[in-house]
Amino acid sequence: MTARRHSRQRELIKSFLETRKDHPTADTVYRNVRNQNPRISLGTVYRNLTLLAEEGEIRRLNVGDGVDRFDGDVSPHYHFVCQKCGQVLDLQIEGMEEIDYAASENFHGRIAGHVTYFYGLCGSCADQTEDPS
Amino acid sequence: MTARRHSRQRELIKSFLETRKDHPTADTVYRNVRNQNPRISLGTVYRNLTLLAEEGEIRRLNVGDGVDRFDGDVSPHYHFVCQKCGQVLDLQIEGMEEIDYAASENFHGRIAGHVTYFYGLCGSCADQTEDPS
DNA sequence: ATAATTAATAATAATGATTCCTATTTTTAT
DNA sequence: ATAAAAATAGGAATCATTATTATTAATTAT
Repeated sequence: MTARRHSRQRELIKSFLETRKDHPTADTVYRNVRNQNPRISLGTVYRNLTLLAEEGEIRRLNVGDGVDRFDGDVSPHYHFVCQKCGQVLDLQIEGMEEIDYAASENFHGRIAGHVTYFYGLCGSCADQTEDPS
Repeated sequence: MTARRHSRQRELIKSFLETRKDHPTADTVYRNVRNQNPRISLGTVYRNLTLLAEEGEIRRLNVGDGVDRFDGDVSPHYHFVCQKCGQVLDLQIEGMEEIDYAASENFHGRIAGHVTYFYGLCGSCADQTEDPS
């Protein structure tokens, strides 16, 4: 029971996310997906994003700005948030598995994983801000 | 100009936070601080928590559950969120400075820092869940 | 000390993201 | 094709947080 059914809307949402590398918010997904289906509702977008994230088909990101973002790329990687322009970029980092072990050292309990995002200035914002000495 | 003035309410909020190690939400701060000052308003609590966090006197935490938490301890440390009981615990980890360098390796731009929290089962929840084999 | 400033507050309205509700529409199994 | 129930559309509701504004209180000048 509780079998999951196919839906046009969910497929549309998922394939839209796969075309984007910029981690859009639910509202951005909604506004874009309406080009293909003008009658889709915002609630449907939220429900399906949550469903897809729960099933591990997409990732939900929270970079602390009060809005959830979604990532169609579920391969292991990290994120960077530009403090100036606000864009969210992908980041590959080596050897991050170890930090769960490092955290376990002084901790009684079971550490299942971690959430990390980096912040600073992205390439173009850093160039603009460059100290002209 | 724009000199900051002293206020009873801000002092009350800050000293309350210093007594707590459990990273309370704004609403929890509000409900507790009302014992000392029943006329304090929720807006005042929010405004002062934001102000104190901006000045670095307290820390604002976001563990992805849609509510901001506040920490009176501004010394460098990390946080752990129990997936079962929801409590937020402090965590000391060695050698975490390196991860900003590791992240910079494959990144064009300036990395200023990172935000990390760990999740899993806290000590007592892990004990309860223990496999009784 | 007293009066003049103006930051801070209290109380409440407003906002914005997200979730909930329900009658209707789609999927899927028979 | 029909029935059962998952999913949707549209809109109302929720909840954390921010904004507004008249009033109060902390600081500064007199």
